[in-house]
Amino acid sequence: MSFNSSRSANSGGNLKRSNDSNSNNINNNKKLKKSNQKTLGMAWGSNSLSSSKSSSRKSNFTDFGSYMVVKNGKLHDQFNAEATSSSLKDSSNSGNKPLFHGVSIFVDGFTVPSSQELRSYMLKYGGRFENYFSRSRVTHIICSNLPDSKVKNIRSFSRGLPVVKPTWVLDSVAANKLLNWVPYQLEQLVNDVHKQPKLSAFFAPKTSLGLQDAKTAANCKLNLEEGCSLKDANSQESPSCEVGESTEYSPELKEETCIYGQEKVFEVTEEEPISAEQLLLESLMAEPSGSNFNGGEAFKSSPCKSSASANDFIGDQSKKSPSSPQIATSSNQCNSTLGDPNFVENYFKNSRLHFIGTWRNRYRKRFPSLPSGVKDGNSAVTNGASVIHIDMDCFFVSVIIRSRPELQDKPVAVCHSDNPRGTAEISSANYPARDFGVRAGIFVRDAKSLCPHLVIVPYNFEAYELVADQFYQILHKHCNKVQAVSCDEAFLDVSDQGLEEAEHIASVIRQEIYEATGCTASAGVAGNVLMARLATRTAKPNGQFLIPPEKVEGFLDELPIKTLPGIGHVLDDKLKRLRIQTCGQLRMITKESLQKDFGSKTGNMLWNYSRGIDSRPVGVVQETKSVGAEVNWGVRFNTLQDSQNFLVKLCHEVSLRLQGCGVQGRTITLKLKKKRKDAGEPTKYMGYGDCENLSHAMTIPIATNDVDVLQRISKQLFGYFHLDVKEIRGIGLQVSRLENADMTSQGHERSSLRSWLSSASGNMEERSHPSMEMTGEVPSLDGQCSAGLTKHGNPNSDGDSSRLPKSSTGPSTWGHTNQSPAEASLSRASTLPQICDLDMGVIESLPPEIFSEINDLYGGKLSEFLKKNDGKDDKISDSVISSSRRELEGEIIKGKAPLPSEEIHVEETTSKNKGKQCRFQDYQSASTSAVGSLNLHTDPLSGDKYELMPTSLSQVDISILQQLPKELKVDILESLPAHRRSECSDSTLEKCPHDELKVENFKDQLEGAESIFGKSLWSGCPPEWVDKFEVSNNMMLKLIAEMYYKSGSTGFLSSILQSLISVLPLSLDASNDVDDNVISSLCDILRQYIDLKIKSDMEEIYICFLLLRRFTTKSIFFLEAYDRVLPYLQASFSENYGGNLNI
DNA sequence: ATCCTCCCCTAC
DNA sequence: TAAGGTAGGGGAGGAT
Ligand SMILES: Nc1ccn([C@H]2C[C@H](O)[C@@H](COP(=O)(O)OP(=O)(O)OP(=O)(O)O)O2)c(=O)n1
Ligand SMILES: [Mg+2]
Ligand SMILES: [Mg+2]
Repeated sequence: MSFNSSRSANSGGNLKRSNDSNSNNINNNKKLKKSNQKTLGMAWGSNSLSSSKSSSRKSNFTDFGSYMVVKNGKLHDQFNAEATSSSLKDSSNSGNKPLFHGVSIFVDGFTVPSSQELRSYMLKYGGRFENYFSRSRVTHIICSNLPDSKVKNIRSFSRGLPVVKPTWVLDSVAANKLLNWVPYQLEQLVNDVHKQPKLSAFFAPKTSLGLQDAKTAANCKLNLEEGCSLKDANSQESPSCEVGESTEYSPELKEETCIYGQEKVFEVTEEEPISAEQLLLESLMAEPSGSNFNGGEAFKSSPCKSSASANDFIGDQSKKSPSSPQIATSSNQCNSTLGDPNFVENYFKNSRLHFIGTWRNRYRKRFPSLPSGVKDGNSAVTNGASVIHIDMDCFFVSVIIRSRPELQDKPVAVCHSDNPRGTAEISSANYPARDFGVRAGIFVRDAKSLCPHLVIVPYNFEAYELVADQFYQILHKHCNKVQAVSCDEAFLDVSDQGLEEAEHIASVIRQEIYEATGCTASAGVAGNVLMARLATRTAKPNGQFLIPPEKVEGFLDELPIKTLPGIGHVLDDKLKRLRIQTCGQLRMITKESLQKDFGSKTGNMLWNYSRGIDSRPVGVVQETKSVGAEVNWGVRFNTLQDSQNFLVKLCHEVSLRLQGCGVQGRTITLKLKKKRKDAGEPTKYMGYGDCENLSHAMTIPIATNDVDVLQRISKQLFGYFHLDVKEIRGIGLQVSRLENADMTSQGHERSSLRSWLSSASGNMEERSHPSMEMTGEVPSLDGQCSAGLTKHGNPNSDGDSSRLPKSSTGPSTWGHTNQSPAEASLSRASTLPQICDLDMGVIESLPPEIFSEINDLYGGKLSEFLKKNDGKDDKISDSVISSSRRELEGEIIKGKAPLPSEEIHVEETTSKNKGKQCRFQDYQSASTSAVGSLNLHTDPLSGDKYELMPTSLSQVDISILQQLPKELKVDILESLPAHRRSECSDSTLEKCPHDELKVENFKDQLEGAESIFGKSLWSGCPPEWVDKFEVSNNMMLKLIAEMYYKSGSTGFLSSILQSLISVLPLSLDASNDVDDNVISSLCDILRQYIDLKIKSDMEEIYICFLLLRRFTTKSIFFLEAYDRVLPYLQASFSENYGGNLNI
């Protein structure tokens, strides 16, 4: 089984698909009016992946989205069955694998042939067809020529995935073999890729290696032996290599000719029919190895075309660097965040630490975790385990100078600068240079002074990437338990082999690495990870070393403790102060003493390591725990706006990385480097110098990867540091408490269909005592009105539940939902979706038994409906949008939602027929039923007139409209009759003074009766309640009103409560006279605030309630109000997000 | 005890 | 000029 198919397996039971033409018009909002519901769905779906428009990313959190999730999830098994049977039957190509095995296409926009046809081809020949783009599932994006306006969108979400023309599929079918897709790439995008550096260049999945490489590599057969000089190797270079290794350092050649030249020179294939590149390619693309790479020709004219991925890194760099000097000059801060609008991109592009720091994520994608399915790490501890540690020698230098044999014996270092007075850092030094004391991390000026003849060579990140790939290709070939440490270093568990055999393996591997890459590696062999690593140190350079168990003690006796992994300069210094320099001396200290001095774990580690004991198993690939991005170089701000702009860029970067990892997180941490008072200009150019490191974290109730949420939170966090932006020398943003995005982002909606279809067992997760640090006041930096909130609901069934909180149950399946009718009657959120809301394409493609099940739920109306609409697909798009407008119009104008009797009827039918309802989740109070019944779901289902509603809009209430991209909103509203437009635009587009979207508060229709003040206590500026509180007789209310102004009149309740913190202790006495009316008043504003914010700013509510909870311990007044309103919040949360909210 | 945040330390 | 990132482990100290 190829890597690719393993990867497919990873995505488990949630492969997305459905049946037909719904893949039109990705993200093309302008087409909304003409598009059918599925098209709209695509627009929304793709919005979430688009990084180009910040305003367009809310919209995927709707009923519609969850509907799609369910749709896909439920259909997945059926698709598998269908695809398997038909592909087995029809696959006639020679191999045993179906033609499109491992290929998973996503069709974007209009294509010839239609996406429907493409789908059937894929299905027929063993491929997959994804209706919704997912980076983890889609291998190829199919797309015809696009208008320029769309190219940008495509690029932003394809991010390195091949974007190819539909003819690739056709031709492959015609040829009865999977053709190389490269010649079918979309030209617009290929060119575009090189013009537009990517922010996350390092994260781009490396789905494409230059085919040219593979091809020419195969032609360039050389045999390099360890003694054979590189010069010889070069001289043997096959003429068929268009560009040789020697061009590597010639900038004018390197730029446009062949940046992969070096890879070919060292390719040794011997009798191996497949080169490393080919293997890699196959692993990535599931190209049959028999495929003849007929795309090679396409490259000759345009060698750089293939680099639609990690290759961009260098491609961009080589193109950009010549032009960089012109930018410089004027200010001495021209290289800071002040001088360059694209600072972040450019910085990361050139940062070695960014490269090695992000390498792991790229590796994960290229070598999906196939091994270590068996994680028996215990063998490593007890009986004769064998561990190999292998590490490339002076990696960065080695890769560069392999093509420059004249430098082999000279001292060489990799560095951005050759300036003998410069503060650029040495990245890697070769062994001759190390003899002079040159080390990684020292300034180039120091290196030069240590070694005046030091040769400085530049980075070639792309080459590092390729060599690392070759390196790991070889490792995986020899061992299935490979633990990647870094791009040049790994552990192999060969415990089944014995140490001597391990030595042999190590030497074979090293030889192969040298032959394949022209770079040497060293290896250590021992009984555990620790000793193997230490052995490598001894082995270097270009050697290997065995430490058998009986030699461990002797080896460690004199070993400086600094050598032990985990002991850096700080621990080393501390131990030195205890007169401990060697492992032998360390062994004299008792474990208890070490633990007392250094902590329990660290002490234990020291004690064990000094004895050569290490029980860590090899090859455990643990899930990502955090994702972040930071910049601590060139960070200089003059104004608050400078800093906020930069923060926004970081948020984008982090959001992209989260998406790249397929995760979302709940804890957002902002880190700042603040220049110390007494610190002068840093020694290092544009460095941070002597800084205080500060951080603030906030945990939100719902995991997110949404850039707008990140922005809002990070801006809040930013305000917690009360500092002058001029003092900032570094910023970092990190997201932790990660959850799998497949669950969180897709199970976010409160779709009735979702909860109805799935067993709703998922979202019962306990959210354990989230907390946040509240220091200072919430600043009013946050002037934006982003409605962004990643909603959260039931984790839908998904093969990978590894991130599921323990308390949530497994995936649900059809026929296993259970809910009592009583529960169901409480919940409008569990209503059956109306027939018009269903995607008929999907319904039609359902397996018969499932179809009939649904049909039963609808009392047989589904089949009737299908009959009626048979062959009317063409008309759908127009009617859909108009009816959706009508519906929106209705909701907006009426502002209330009388429950259509038909819907109730359906619900009753449902209960009777099947007893199958969504599980009603955690409604905890009587108010729930009122809240629950407020789901604005109006369209009457009158007689046989089934309107074809766009799924996304029919179930949408007004807040969803708010979440639409503004263009879309305008689009919809414009299409309304003029008089209505003005009416509803009031509640949807107009902003209130606080720059928050004003929400029409429909719920008050039912809640208002108990309100003293009536509705919209929060309307106006100041909000109405402020005045009322001010003139009230109650001290507490007056105080709160006062806090409104003290907090800056921002209108954020959290700000008000924060201000209240500082004075509350003083007011405790005043709150002794607990007046029920007073509490009611507070409850009113709280409830209305919940209504106002629940959809747009759950975090804000969450923060407020955290604060309120604090007050409850100090004030009966707040305790009472909190207890009264909390159930309301929980019900409201439940309704909106389908889960529990624990404060 | 166990969790949290806010650090620091380490490795590449 | 120069590109001091990234992620995990862990400890101190506080809240529950
Ligand atoms: N402070 C550092 C450490 C490492 N690296 C980069 C350059 C190295 O080449 C690569 C691999 O790190 P190693 O620790 O393996 O160092 P080398 O491979 O350069 O040398 P060695 O032969 O000791 O492994 O990571 C870097 O840029 N800066
Ligand atoms: Mg190395
Ligand atoms: Mg290394």
